[in-house]
Amino acid sequence: MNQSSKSDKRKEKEPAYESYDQYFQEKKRKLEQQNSCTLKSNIFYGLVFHVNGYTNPPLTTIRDLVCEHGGRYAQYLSREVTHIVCTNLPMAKLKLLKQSDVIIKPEWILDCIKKGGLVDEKPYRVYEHNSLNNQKTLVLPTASRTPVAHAERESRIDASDPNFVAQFYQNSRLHFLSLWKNELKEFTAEFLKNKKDNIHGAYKVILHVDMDSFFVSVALKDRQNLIDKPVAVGHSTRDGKESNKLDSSSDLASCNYVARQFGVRNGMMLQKALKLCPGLIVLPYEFEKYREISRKFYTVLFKYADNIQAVSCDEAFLEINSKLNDDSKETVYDICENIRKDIRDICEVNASIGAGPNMLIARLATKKAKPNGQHYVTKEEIKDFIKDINVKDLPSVGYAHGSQFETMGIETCSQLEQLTISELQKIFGIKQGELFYNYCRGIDSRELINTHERKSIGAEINWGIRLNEKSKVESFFRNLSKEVSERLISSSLSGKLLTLKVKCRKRDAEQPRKHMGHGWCDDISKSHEFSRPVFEENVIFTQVIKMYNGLHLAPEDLRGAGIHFQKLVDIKNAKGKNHMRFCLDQKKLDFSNMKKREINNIKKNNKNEVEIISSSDIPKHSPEKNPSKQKAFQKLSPKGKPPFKPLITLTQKFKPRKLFSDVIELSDSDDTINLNIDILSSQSHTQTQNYLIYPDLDGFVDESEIKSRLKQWVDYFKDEGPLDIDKRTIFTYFSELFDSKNLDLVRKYFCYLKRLINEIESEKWPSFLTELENQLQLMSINNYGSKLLLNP
DNA sequence: ATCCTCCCCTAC
DNA sequence: TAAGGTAGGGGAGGAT
Repeated sequence: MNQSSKSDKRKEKEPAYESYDQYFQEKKRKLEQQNSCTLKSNIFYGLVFHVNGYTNPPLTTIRDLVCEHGGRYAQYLSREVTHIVCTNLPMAKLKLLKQSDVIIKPEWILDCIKKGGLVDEKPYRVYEHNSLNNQKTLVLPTASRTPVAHAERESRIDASDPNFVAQFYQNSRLHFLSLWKNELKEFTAEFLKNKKDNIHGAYKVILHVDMDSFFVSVALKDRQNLIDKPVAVGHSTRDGKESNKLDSSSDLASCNYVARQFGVRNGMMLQKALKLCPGLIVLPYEFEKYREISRKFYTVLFKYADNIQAVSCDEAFLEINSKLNDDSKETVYDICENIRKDIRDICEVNASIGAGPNMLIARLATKKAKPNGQHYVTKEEIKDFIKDINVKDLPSVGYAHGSQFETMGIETCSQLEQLTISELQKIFGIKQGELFYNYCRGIDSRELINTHERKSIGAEINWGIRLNEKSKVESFFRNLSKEVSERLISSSLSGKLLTLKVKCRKRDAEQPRKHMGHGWCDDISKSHEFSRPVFEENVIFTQVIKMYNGLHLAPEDLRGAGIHFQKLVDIKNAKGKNHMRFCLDQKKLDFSNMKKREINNIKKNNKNEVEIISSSDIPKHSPEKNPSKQKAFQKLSPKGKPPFKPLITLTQKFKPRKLFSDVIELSDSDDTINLNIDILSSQSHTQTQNYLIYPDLDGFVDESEIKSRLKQWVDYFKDEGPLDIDKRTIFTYFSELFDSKNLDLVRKYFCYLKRLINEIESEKWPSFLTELENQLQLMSINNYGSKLLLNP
């Protein structure tokens, strides 16, 4: 797939497109054909209605009315439905609706027709959305009939909503592309590991296999009637029948070769594509299918590959040396034919193959092979082949380097060849310069990379961010921190180096061309190295907020953010300089294959539970109370000091702690806990739940807030003493403070806690205080070689 | 010299 | 409406 912002820049002539009148006539004709109804007006254009239950007038009348006035009727409650018509909707069904669904009474349709245009929906609504808690509340019959401005009508979730992150990723093609790439790298690594093997052969030919306009091809599998029409895939569709959204800023992920003849390109905005090609049909994404076919594609490739490098869901490099008796065109084309036939049979999608003595040539040959073809460039042909290649088609020449070449007046590889290596290095840097020097001569020494070791992991969202208050920005960062934490856990990783990326609206940036896009921004990034590998949501969030606040940006200027980790460590081996051990003998939580929607469903059903087993070797008492264990530790510890007892366990992090009663219930089962999916979903950490009685301190910076939470906690448990789980939370909190060298606060909060505990005069609390003090002193000795002055 | 931080660039 | 992600390579310039 080609994300060509390049092509956006090119000037293309604009064919005259249909006027609205022409379009209206055409649509009228089509509609009359389809529904055998006369089009009387177009007031419901773009709206899709679904009728639920008994209505007055009945369903058939509503259907006809809607169609006669330019709308569409959907028999099922599908994705494209914009309006649900009913007089009464049962709660069960209500829960299945998406936030944006409008539920109205049939009278609205009648009144619209009577008035000859859309009238305000609000008085006709059956339910009112409440974006805060995602619940719908019944509109009382006495609801006021004050008209509301059209724009105000839709209250959407914003980026501070706990569902925003999941919803965004669910719809992001780029996210899926990245996700699958990773999966497929793992998939190929696995395949090669199990392969007993004869990679070697006398002849070396590399194949570059690429499925033709993948997303569209998948869409057309079941729509053969559209195969010779211009077709693209993107959001903003009406099931392919009416893609006439002339002002849509949605991106087309993929377009077929018919559409390309009109000048339509991958990555182009729909509005521009429609100008070039008014008849363009836009079909919706089908992410599940892509993933499935991608898997099949790779299984076919495995059949032929001696070696394989995954490039993306529709593209890979192959080495087929052992299948070659010579490197003649006949031999290579034979194999290519077979591979392409297999792909066609199994995936029902056409593939093209480029072949050559190295990766560069194979890749460039694919361009010649497409669509649905193959092209092999032999060693002998390289020189001739490369000379007319456009430099912009070379790998690692994108927008920036391309423009650079353009200003230099360089178009083809033979022109590029005139430059010396040092000239190139002066312009592009040492490595890039050398690379281009070689590429324009057809030289490429890269070998297939098929090992898969991650060097970084992260999450980033640069769309839909319009937040006008500090608290909303913080919620967004909490949700993003949670996402990153989940990703770390699901790949069993923790990381030491955190990087925060922020997009900030430029001072005089215009309204972005893309709806809810980031527009023209300054990119800022800050990194922080933790003293130990980290994976916990709260720790990430706290640090992120600290760094973000240091930037002093106005909330309304935030346009996007990313949180990334480098210096990754297996979560089981996560070991800090304090010898804090994270005994996480956990089952791998793998959500990478589970779509967010599935998670939400599980959450709703409340039936499925994922089990996490925390290690049984976590010492439950401080080392002093357990001499035998202490000895064992002394043997292992280089300095002869006992390591700290583990402060962080999954038990602590993931216990459902929504309500106080939950805490009591669960505090007994310490070794094996049931992790309700709910905990991983967004609701669990709402900051405003003041009914929580547990010391949730992470993420709060305000001193009085921390103190009041501590007081609340101590007060609540003053008779029965602190729960183990809460003790650990406090230990963690203090060690985080300590790690961030906030010794003043450590001292302050410790003293405050001490005072609280002295005040309540309970027998159960002082031992906790001693434990905490011991912890802190041990950490201090380990870090600074001396004790901490805790008592003023 | 070599490392680190903050960028930018590229690919799909 | 719309969903502009993400991992990795690399460079400039300052700190060590």
